[in-house]
Amino acid sequence: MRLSSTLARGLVELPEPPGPIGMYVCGPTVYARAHIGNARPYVVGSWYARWLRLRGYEVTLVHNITDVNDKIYEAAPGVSAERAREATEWYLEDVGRFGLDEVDHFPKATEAIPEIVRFISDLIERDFAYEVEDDVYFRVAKQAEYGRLSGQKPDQVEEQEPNARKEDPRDFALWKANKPDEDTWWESPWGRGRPGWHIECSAMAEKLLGPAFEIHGGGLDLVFPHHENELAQSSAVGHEFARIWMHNGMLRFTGEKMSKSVGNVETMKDVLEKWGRETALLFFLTAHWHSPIDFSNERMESARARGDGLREVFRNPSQPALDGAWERFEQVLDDDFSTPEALAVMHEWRDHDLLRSALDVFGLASLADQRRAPVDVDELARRRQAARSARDFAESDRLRGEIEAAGWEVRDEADAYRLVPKA
RNA sequence: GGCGACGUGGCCGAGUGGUUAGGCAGAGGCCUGCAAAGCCUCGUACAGCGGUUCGAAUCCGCUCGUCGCCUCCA
Repeated sequence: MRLSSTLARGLVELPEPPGPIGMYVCGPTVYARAHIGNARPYVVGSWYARWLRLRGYEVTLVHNITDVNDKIYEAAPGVSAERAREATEWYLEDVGRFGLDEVDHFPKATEAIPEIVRFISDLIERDFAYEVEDDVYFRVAKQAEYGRLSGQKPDQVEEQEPNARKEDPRDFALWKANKPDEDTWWESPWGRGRPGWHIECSAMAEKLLGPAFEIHGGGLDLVFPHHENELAQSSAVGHEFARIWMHNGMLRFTGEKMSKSVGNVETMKDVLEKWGRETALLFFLTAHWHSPIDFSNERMESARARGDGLREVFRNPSQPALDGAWERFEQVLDDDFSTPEALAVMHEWRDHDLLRSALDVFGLASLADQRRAPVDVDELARRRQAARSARDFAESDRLRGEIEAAGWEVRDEADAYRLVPKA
């Protein structure tokens, strides 16, 4: 099994099963309804965890929720905690609709404050952090390896907002003192405040996966500074941290990255309601996890057509697959988890059991389900069949129209008919 | 300016030196009362320019384009 890693800038071999494999996939900051782009790390991470489990690995999948952050204070002044709680519910509800259910822990930053405080204290003791006026900052200059994940050299990193309290403009906040307009805070050795953005991941990953784990996932836009800073913090306390960094490509819409700040957003909820979970999953399946993917009506239609095609296989008789069919499927997924290729392989199969098993890896086993037409539709079809036998084709076609209006399609067979739901 | 990802036919998307990948969409045909499904046929693409080679989408060099990050961002 191998996977391409941002850190290695190429493919990295996974250990032999059973592992264990710790996976930490960065989730969203919760302040509004998440958009469909936010779903990609969740979906890709869930699929990969599922695949690893199927291949005999012991996997622990962690997907964190950032529920304290500047964004939340801005979005819901005075009621940030309520908003965070509400948006967390939304997020869990939305991703739950994919029906993947592989995540073991959804840790929240606000529930890891003791671990975060301890982590920061450790950094201060080791001289990797310093306190200034109730803020605590990470000392980037002390971290010789800073930049090894993103390739950014410390001296090339543009200066952040001028902040006279920092020793070095590149230093980043581990703990921020409470400000008057911020309605949530925790007590700490440095006074009332709340954690900076990056430290929660270092602390929660350690808590749930230990000082070293296999895979850290998230969007490609998190490489710098978020993941670089996580790595800097964790290696400062002697942790190996993540061995493989699995950064998924961005989802683009109207030519650029889908993001709330740009406003080119389709919420996960809307997409799932409009297209359904199967089409949404197939949409992600058609692109390699590492590549950018464009969201468009055309692509969604194409994904839907693909789903129909796969569903059709189960309406026709099962035919035995060629020898080595499953091995080929395993091979393309074992090699950098190439879902587009896996999809291509699956399209060649006519063996129901095999295809259902493969689809199940991606939460798509439901494509194999056969729905039965309701009795009233079946009655229409029966009447149509009678009309056909009497060669009353005008009546026959009229009834077909009625059946279609009810969402079903009639297919004539030798001496029978079959009803198939219209997509 | 620095760092990074991506660039294959209408749309996706395999392919890591030489035989049509595959899918979706589209066109024609067989089948059908008409359809649907199924089957058959049709596409000669690889950002560009050089180079290496008998031969390159595939190796080397240069260039171009799109997107991302360097500020919150999956």
